[in-house]
Amino acid sequence: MAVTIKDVASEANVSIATVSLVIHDNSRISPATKKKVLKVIKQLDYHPSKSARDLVSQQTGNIGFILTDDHFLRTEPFYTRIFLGTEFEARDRGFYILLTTVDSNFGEEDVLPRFILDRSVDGVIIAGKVPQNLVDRITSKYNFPIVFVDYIPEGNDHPVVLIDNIQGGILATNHLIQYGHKNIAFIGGDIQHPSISERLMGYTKALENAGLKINDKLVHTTSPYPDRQNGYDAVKSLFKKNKNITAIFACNDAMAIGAMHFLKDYDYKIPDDVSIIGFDDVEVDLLLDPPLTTVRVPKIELGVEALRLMHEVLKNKERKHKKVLVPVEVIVRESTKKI
Amino acid sequence: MAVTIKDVASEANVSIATVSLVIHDNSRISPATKKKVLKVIKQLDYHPSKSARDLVSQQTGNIGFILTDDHFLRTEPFYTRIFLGTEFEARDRGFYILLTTVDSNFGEEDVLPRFILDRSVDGVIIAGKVPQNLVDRITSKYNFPIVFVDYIPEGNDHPVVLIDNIQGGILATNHLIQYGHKNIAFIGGDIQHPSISERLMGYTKALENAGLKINDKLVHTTSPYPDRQNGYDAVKSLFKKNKNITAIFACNDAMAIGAMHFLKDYDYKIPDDVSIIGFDDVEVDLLLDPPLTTVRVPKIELGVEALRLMHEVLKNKERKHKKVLVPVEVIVRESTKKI
DNA sequence: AGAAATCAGTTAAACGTTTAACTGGAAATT
DNA sequence: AATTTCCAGTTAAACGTTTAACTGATTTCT
Repeated sequence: MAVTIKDVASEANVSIATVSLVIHDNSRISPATKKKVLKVIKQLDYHPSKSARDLVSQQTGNIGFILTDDHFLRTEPFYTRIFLGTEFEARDRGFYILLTTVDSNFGEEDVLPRFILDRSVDGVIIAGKVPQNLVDRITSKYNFPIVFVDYIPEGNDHPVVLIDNIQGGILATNHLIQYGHKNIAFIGGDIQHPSISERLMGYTKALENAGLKINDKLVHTTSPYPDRQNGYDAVKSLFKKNKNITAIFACNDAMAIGAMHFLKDYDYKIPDDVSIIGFDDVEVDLLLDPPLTTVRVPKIELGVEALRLMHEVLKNKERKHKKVLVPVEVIVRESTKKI
Repeated sequence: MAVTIKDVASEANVSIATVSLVIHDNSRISPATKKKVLKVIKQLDYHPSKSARDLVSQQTGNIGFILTDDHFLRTEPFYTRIFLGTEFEARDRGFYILLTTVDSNFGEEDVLPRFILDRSVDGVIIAGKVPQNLVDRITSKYNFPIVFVDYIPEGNDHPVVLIDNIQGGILATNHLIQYGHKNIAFIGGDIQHPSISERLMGYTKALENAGLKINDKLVHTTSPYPDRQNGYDAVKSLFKKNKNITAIFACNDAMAIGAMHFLKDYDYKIPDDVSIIGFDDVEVDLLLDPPLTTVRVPKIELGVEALRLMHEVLKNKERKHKKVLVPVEVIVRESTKKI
């Protein structure tokens, strides 16, 4: 059916080994032969069979990409962009990505992703927070290379790609401080999540650096999850206790958007009465009024970096605990204003 | 390294053929032998090598899933849900899905998805509208089975899974008619898109059935793309010419949300002054006020159905042009009201 | 000039399965 | 009793690559 290496070999009057060597650009082949073979390859539109290659090389050329279903289906295309970054880079490097979601409360009775049981991947990339149980089960029974993106599990010794959250928290808070704000609130959800708590750390650090004191009444971190509804509720509860808040740093854009809804409902003007800055830059609500000042996270790049790391691990067989921090930047739009 | 069929065979004192037959539940094997082999398989935690299988069976067990990048990254998780449906069903049936995006203006010079060139898929599922050029190039040079979801390309003779858009258009319009509306506007973008034009057909048909006459001034279909911004603009232009519109049927939720923004900006009350119904049920803007009445599209099911169709085609080798229409239903929330 | 090294390939084994064709013995048929 | 059929497996080829080991011809070295 499909064109095989044999077809190429006989058409070019060489052995199949020669064809293989040409494909791998081996120096043992003379320029003339190489040219001849290449021409036949093109002419017959030959593409090597992946399964045959996989079989002999004892690799699959596949990388598993795991995330929870609610991360994948999130309104804001955050993890989908990370995935896409991974996919892009995978194309360039000749890998295929097998994407699968797991239940966000993956338990003992749940079965591991099939590509792990099957061993039909060479390694797995895990994006975002996943149940510890999942991580433990993968690491205890299998010794695939693993790369984490945007999450570090407990007791981790695998390579990770992370957002520079502390720096982001500092930048966001500094932006508000530079705009003259003093009563700056922080809202966050799922505070155990390293990313969120780091953003809070950045907030604290920036205030300290500026000589402002930290007021617990301005910090709301009890929401279980950082989504719009909780953003709404968090600000509501904060404004009950505090009348003089002039700026809000939301741990992500979703909460910021929720916060904006609250402010509108209660007739606070943005940014005249209250400035607000988010985190992530989900670029989602084009009609959001006013456009949200935020900390941009290079999502595609996170995914790209993850695949690069994986490729490195796969090539070198070294399994050192490398940590890549991708930088962020403040994108000033119209939701923040000088006081 | 990994356990192979040979290990199982020698451990169980049978030939590798016997092990293979046991795995495939062949009747030639006695219950006793079968039991013995199964036990060893379990004990050694043997999983057959996918590449070896693929090589000999001349199949890959992979299905390609193609969509444009802007569809994949759409704010509303529409196509991501379709993908997930496909993934779910693929798990049950032992396939892997290779997801890839293509540029939304895929041209002559762009290169086809690698899994097609490589032939590392058994078939491809194409979701949503894609450039005709892509379809033509795949079909002219390769004869993979193809299944389309939520789109029919020109001159199609492949199986398709579609939303019952006409019926949906009728249901949506009937809902408004039953609520006493007579001046019902329709807004749509990319009207060449079969899904959109079918929804418009449903609109027309429902009005006809109800004995209402169709007013061209109430129909806005010139937007290039059905997104929020165009929804906003479409209603704006419609309201300039028409003061007596009491209800709007938007061709999708994105346009409906844009329309709602316009109505709010211009102080029309929803649903008191204007009722509005969308299409898709993207379940995205939980804070949308009021909650949007819409036509629910079972997105997961679309994906599931696509994989089923693909599996059928792959098994039977028949390539008949089957058409699956998945039904939709009106979800009444608070954006529509009796007049 | 003879030996050694280099060049430009070729040969053949190996990767881990599936499956058509075969086999030797037991059971059924004539 | 001789022949055929059935049973419960086994043997071996095949799938399409990669690559270590080999080869025969030329070039380089001593």
